[in-house]
Amino acid sequence: MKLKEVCEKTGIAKRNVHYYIKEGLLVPRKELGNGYYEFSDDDCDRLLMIRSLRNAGFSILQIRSVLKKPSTSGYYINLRLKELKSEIEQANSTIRALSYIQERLPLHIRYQKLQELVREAGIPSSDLRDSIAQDFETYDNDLINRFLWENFLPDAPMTDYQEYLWSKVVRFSNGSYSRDYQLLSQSLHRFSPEQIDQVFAGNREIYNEVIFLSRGDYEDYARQMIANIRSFLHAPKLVLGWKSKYLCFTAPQARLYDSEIAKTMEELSPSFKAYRTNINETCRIAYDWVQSDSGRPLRELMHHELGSLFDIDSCSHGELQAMSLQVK
Amino acid sequence: MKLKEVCEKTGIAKRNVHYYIKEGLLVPRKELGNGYYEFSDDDCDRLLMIRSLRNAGFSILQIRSVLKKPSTSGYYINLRLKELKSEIEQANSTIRALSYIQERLPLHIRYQKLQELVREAGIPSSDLRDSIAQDFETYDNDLINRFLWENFLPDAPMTDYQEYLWSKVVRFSNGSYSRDYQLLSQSLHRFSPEQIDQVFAGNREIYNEVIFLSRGDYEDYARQMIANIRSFLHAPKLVLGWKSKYLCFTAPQARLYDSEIAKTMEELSPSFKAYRTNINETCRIAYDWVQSDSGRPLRELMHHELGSLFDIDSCSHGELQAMSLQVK
DNA sequence: GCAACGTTAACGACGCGTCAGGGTCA
DNA sequence: ATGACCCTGACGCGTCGTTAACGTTG
Repeated sequence: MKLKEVCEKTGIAKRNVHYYIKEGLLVPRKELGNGYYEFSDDDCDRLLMIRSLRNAGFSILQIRSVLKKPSTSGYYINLRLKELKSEIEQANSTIRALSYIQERLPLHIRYQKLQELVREAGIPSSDLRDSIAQDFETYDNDLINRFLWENFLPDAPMTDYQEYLWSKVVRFSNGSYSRDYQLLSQSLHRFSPEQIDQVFAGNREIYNEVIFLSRGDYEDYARQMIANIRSFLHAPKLVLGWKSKYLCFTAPQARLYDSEIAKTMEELSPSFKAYRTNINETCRIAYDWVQSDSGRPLRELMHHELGSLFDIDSCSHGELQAMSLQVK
Repeated sequence: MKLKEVCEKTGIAKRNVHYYIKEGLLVPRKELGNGYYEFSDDDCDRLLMIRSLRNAGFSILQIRSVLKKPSTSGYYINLRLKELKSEIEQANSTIRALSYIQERLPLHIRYQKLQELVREAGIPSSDLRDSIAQDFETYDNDLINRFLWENFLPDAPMTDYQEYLWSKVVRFSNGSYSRDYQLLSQSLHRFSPEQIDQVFAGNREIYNEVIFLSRGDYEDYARQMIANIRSFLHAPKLVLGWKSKYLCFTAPQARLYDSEIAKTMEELSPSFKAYRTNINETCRIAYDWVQSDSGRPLRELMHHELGSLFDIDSCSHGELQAMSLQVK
């Protein structure tokens, strides 16, 4: 298909199609002869998808994320729902205020009177961000559960027993661990689309890497981790970033990966069991080395750079790994 | 006051204050010595007013209109209320659609599935203008009444009898004349802020001009009108503009100024009585001349330029005036 | 050669945020 | 002379609408 036909079929303006192509949302085949684009049916579907998401109020940036990693879509949908709700609240109180003015407008409107009415009406100031950050709702936990465990869940439909275990995880997330879930949720909401992307992608990559380690690889992987941590500690910018995210992002995750929830997940998911075994073993090796005599310089560097925020003695397995991942 | 103090007092950012000044919304005194602005308490109030209106979602353009001619504020408030209501509807159906998707999102999200869900969800396309133009509500009539009669209403509080007459006008506008009111409302909604401004300002100016005519001026004024009409008919652009507005804007107004409503208004408002007497007399003179032998060339030119849209034989007084005003 | 299509590039709109450059006050 | 204030001007943001310049197809 040529552009014209696509526009007619989808009802999207030419300009938009060009824009979406330039923004990398759509990559149609290009005929070599004349530089014309050649659109497929899939391209059309994709365009309709893009248009729908735009109509729902997602930005190009967010749409790019969703198209590249559909797994982030849950996050953005959740976010957008919150925004919409707070927009409606805003609109409603603005309507109240404007109606107040309208009902009291005299036939002859003079500036003084109008100013007075506007003042009395109490038009709300439009600060969206705060009102969104404030209210934490339950379905955020679904989102965080997705974020934490998605990569480990079986592709096939779950058995009844697995369903039961999963419901246990969900109960945990609404119950005793809700504080960590809340912290994670707030952190995610502060990230930009690129950061979200990066985090989701990073997770997946790391998990796949770790899952397929075998016992013989542990030593090498641990050594690599140590090297990475050393580089990390010598990069002030990375250290700064780590510090700002540690308490509200890294630490909660580490706690959760060490919690009862993780035990339930091990039962539910063989791949998570593999992941946890491997990362525990590897981190133990790294940990032992850091605590040994030869690890002392690194240990001191750590203490010097990270201060009281991080306590090597009481840290859990995942935190060493998280630190080593900063250098990527 | 200096800028800093103003910002602290009002909570408005420096940049915005500068911007509002550049846009002409605020004109603070400027000290000659150093080019610094010197803000008064009135400036502060004005700034708060501007901020409130911005928070309510009015554009700079609209705010400029409101500040320059507070009488247009009713129009904009009405318009904004409609917009807000339709935005809320939009947001609600978007929420419905996104919730639909959210509830059905599998743990493992694949693009195919997501696309399917998005299609099923039926995200509404965001065409605001249409939905606003569609629904015509009663309080639009208040607005049109304001537009039509505002300049003639007494400044002082109305007597009971005047109130009664006014309620009669309002009843008329909701009853037998609602069609013309509807046409006017739709026309106004299609105008840009500048056009609105111009129309409101034009009305006021003309009215003041006509009200103070005395019998001796009629001849001159009629001659002037004829001359204007001639220029108008020789300016194709103006003729085109007139044609596009005649049926839905000029004609309804003319009908209303010749209707029972006008009779009620004459009783209510001495200034309207003066206006109508003067304009009727003047137009009659002009009309007689056009229908006379010496008016024949103009009559034919009129017929040639305006075609069947305009019938000089059955036209009412105001239409000649309206035509002559086009050249301003 | 003509009209209808295609592509890229550029500017404009909106309401500011942000930064740079240069002047002024205490 | 310092630092805190002031002004103006320019660029950037995001999502296109619009126009222009120039190439291709039928």
